[in-house]
Amino acid sequence: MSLSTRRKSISVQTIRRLPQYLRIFYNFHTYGRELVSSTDLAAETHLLPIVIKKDLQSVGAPSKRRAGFKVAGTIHVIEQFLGWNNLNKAFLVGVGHLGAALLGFDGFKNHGLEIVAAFDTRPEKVGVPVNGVPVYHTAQLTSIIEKENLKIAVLTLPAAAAQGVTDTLTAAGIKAIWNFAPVNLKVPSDVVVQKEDIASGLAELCAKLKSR
Amino acid sequence: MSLSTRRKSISVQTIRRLPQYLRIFYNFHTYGRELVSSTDLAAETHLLPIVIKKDLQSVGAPSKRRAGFKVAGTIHVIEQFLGWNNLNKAFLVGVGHLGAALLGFDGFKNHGLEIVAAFDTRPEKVGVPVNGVPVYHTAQLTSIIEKENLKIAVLTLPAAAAQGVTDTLTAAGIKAIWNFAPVNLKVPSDVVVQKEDIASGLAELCAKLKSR
DNA sequence: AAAATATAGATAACAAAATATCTATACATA
DNA sequence: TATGTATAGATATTTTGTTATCTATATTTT
Repeated sequence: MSLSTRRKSISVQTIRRLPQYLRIFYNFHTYGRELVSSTDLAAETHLLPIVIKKDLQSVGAPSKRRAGFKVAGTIHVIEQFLGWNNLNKAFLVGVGHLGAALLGFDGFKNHGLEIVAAFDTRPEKVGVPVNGVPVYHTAQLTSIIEKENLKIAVLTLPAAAAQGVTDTLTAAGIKAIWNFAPVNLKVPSDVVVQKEDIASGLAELCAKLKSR
Repeated sequence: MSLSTRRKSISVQTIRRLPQYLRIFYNFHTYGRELVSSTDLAAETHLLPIVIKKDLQSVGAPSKRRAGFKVAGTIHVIEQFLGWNNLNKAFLVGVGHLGAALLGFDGFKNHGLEIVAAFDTRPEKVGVPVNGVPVYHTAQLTSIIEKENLKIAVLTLPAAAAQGVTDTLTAAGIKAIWNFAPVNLKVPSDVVVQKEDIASGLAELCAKLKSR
């Protein structure tokens, strides 16, 4: 066993459930609850108590036997695990419908993300701030990334433009891309890409619906 | 073995990958390609050829040995499987940033979804069509659902309002809800709910980023 | 015509994730 | 004080999903 305690790696599914737990714990916290059991959480989530228990144990949530998980402490370990207790400066490329919607969402600040700039190629978009975020021309990407030392990119642009912009981004040293364009981006191996595909969710819904 | 051939059930993960395959097959189709191998598809997707092969086999995609999967036939079986070859009339509740973004997206017609109405409680939203879709007051939900015989709801409203609206929807006979509000809706067991949580993807990104 | 090759098809092995079961303990109740 | 109970903690089992391997067969190459 090495110095940094070797914990069993946490599953993707667990990670994806963490924000949900966090939301519920915030809620309980505002009501002054100090302990919440996996049974209570199950009632709020449609998840089985045992799934919740294992998830929380895997991130090292503090607990009390027979009583439940400690609210404040669990919030802390989840935020810590996700890195949501300090802000990362991010920017968005593509101020279309979805881009504007994401810019309009203030909740990212609770999720470790601070969108400080946006980019678009369309003249009518450039120079018009959205929800207080300045919109620059895409030609300025490299210079502003460097000036502001930005590390995370949110891509909400048309599929056809995505790879080109991505190449610019990686050349500028971007290390994380949250990609909403329906393309599989090719990036150097040290760049993290998280792809969102809204059609996947719809496919799931349709499949469930058909099997009824 | 029953009359309706009992096929092995298709995994959720496979279902979520189907739209991606579909997109690529459409592409090849427009270029006139008749056969695509799993190796070719792997180059486009970052998935392993064997994953693709199994996915396509599981939906019964037609193929030719040594050559690949038949483009037209595979498109057909995937569309068939997802029910995306005929349109379901849907509506959206909550014309905020995200709701407007979804209304602005015309691609749903290729995904079996036709959004024919939207609802909001805010007077300044009601009566102003978005991308050609009429916006009604939420009070009219039940009557319009019945009049238009709507079956699928898209919820893009604040968490606090979601359960109330859902109760109205289920009472009106809605059978499928695509939920973008960060709440776990309580619904009768015959109602299908597909929950989208944008924070899950962000959590995944942050976790990957931290482990670098 | 024969040999090499790329692929679907089938099956097997492996890994990840979900679920079940059992134990120990703090607390509540009688 | 003794007994019952709800829960975390630990471990085992089952299910689901991924990856590997082997076979058969069309196609291409020699």
